[in-house]
Parts: sequence; C-alpha cells; structure tokens
Amino acid sequence: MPTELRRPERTFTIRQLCTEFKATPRALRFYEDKGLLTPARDGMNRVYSYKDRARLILILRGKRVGLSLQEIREIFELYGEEDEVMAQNAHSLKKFKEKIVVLEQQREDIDGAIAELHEACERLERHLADKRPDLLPKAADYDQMMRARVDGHNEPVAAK
Amino acid sequence: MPTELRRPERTFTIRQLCTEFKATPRALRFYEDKGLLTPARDGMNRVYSYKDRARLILILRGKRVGLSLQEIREIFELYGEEDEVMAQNAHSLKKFKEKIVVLEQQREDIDGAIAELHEACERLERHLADKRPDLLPKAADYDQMMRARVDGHNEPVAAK
DNA sequence: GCGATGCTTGACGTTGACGTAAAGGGCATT
DNA sequence: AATGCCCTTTACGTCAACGTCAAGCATCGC
Repeated sequence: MPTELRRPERTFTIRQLCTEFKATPRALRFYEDKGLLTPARDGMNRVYSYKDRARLILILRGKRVGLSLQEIREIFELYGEEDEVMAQNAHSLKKFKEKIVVLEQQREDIDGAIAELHEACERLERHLADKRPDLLPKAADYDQMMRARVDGHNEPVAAK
Repeated sequence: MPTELRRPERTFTIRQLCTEFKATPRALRFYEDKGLLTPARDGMNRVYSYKDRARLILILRGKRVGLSLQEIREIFELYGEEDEVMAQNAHSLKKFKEKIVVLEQQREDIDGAIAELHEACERLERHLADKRPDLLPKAADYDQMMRARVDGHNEPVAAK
C-alpha cells in the first residue's frame, strides 16, 4: 500500500494528475469551474492535494458508470467529506441498475435483428440456390461469419 | 402478416409515421436533411412510401442499438437497397460487441465500488462498536439497505 | 370569407463536456 | 536577451440530435 500518496504533504501539479489519469488540463479546470474540485494555489498555479486526487478519482469513476458532472457534484454537496465514497457507491449502483434496464431493451432489438438476419440469410440462400447456384459457397461463408460473430468465437476484441 | 403495409400504393403522412413510431416531425425532417430518408412529394407535402417506412424502422432500431445517424447513413450508402437490413444487422452486432466491452469496464468499476462499500461499512462498524455502541442498530440498517440494493430485491424499477 | 389545422422551410437555441485559440506571467536554459 | 515550456485566464467553437419559434401556403368545415 503506497502510503506515499496518503502523506498530506504530497502534492500534484495539474499535469501530473492529467498524465496519471489520462485527462487534459482543460478537463480538470472544467471540473473546478463546475465546483467539483477546489485545489489550492501556489501563486497562480494549482496545487492538488491527495484529497483532490481522491476526488478526481471519484469524478472519473462516476463518469465511467454514467453519472453526469452535475450528479457527481450533487453527491459531493449532499454528503460531507466523510463518506463521499460510500454515497457515490450507492448512486453508482442505482445508475447501473438503470443501465441494465436500457440494455435489456437493446438486447431485445438485437435479438430481433439476429432473427431477421437468419431469415434473410435463408431467403438469400434459397434465392441463390434457385438462380445462381455457383455463388452458394460465398453465401455460406457469410452465414458462417455471422454465426461466428454471434457466438463470439473470433476477433479477440482487436486493439484500436 | 399485414400485407396491407406492403402494398406499394399504401402511403403515409409525416404525422402518421410520427404517431406510429413516437417520433416528431422535426426528427423525420432532420433524418431527411441528413440524407437518411427521401420521401416523395405531393405538392409541398411529404409522402412516405412503405419503403420509406421500412427505412425509418431501420433508423430507429439503429439508434436504439447505439448507431449514430452518421453511421446509419454510411450503412445505407455502402450497401444497396437489396440487403440494407442484413448490412445493418452485421453493424448492430459489431456495435453491440463494443458496448459489451464498455460494460465490462463499467462492471469492474462497480465491483470496485462494491468492495469499497463493504470495506467502508466494516470500518464504520468497528469504529462505532468502539466509540458509540448505541448507534450500532442504525448502522446495521444502512448495511442492510446496501445489501438489498446489491441483490436487487427492492425498488421494482419505479416508474418515473 | 374566416378561423382552425396541418403542412412547409428557415433559422436560431439547447445540452454536456469539453476543445481550441488568444494573450500573457514565470522560470530555466541557452 | 531570447527561446521554450508550463502555467494561467477569458472566451468562443464543436458535436449530436433534435427543440423551438417564425412566417407562410393550403385545405377543411362552417
């Protein structure tokens, strides 16, 4: 456990946090503008404490689970310093539940799409068998590709 | 099977399609603007054929599975009339796969959140047991609430 | 003829989360 | 002294997918 990051005197520049979390300075200033961060200053320059860093982590995690900056701020405002983490966790779970509902709707669409796809394939196959039997191998390939996609046995989530 | 809707002479006004699919006229005109629909005209007025209607269905379904209008247009442009449906199905499946990747990332976040939540609960309990044993019942309630959320046994997705 | 509807086009507004450019201070190296 | 880099602020731009007027035909029933 890196107590290093917990030591109160440990501070961060804006760029340090940006590179650590793959954010941009503009984004951090934007969060500050929206009242999500309030780093100290050294002259003009922002100085982020380990607490600010923890908050930033919460902000980014909140975003990933689908919270808007507005919602995140409300969480921060509603609950005191003490258990921001716990409060956001509760919210995150709620949001996640909602997202699951949306996903189930989408899965229905997908299921419909898959059904149509199979039907279309069959139609096409019958059509080809009738008119252009010479093209049948290709159609079989296409169908095979689709089945593979559905089963998820190929393309190990190719990078980028 | 409602051949009614397949008969070429069957046409639709903008409002008919809007009410059927719960869209707005503005939206349909917007899709047209973006080259996704090209209804005929009767004087000034748009006249949607059953083909236009089929395309609209594809547009809406595409949106539901996470395609942007731009992407939908590309599908329409790339593949001819013939198998728009099949083309979009392939795209939809791809998009859905990508979405699953994102979701798995989010699930990781959620898992982390849950872990933190439990840890925090335990810390709090120990703290209370030590300093304010009188408050322990309430803490137990809170913990109970959280467990309920996680298990998903309450709040039957209350309607708006 | 008149108002109510429903259609049209055009143009500007909205929301969220920043991007991007302009203009400048501060500090270090050359 | 000049260059370069990082920081700052202010302010306007962007993107998607429409919403929201505004202004104007056209048709209907009365």
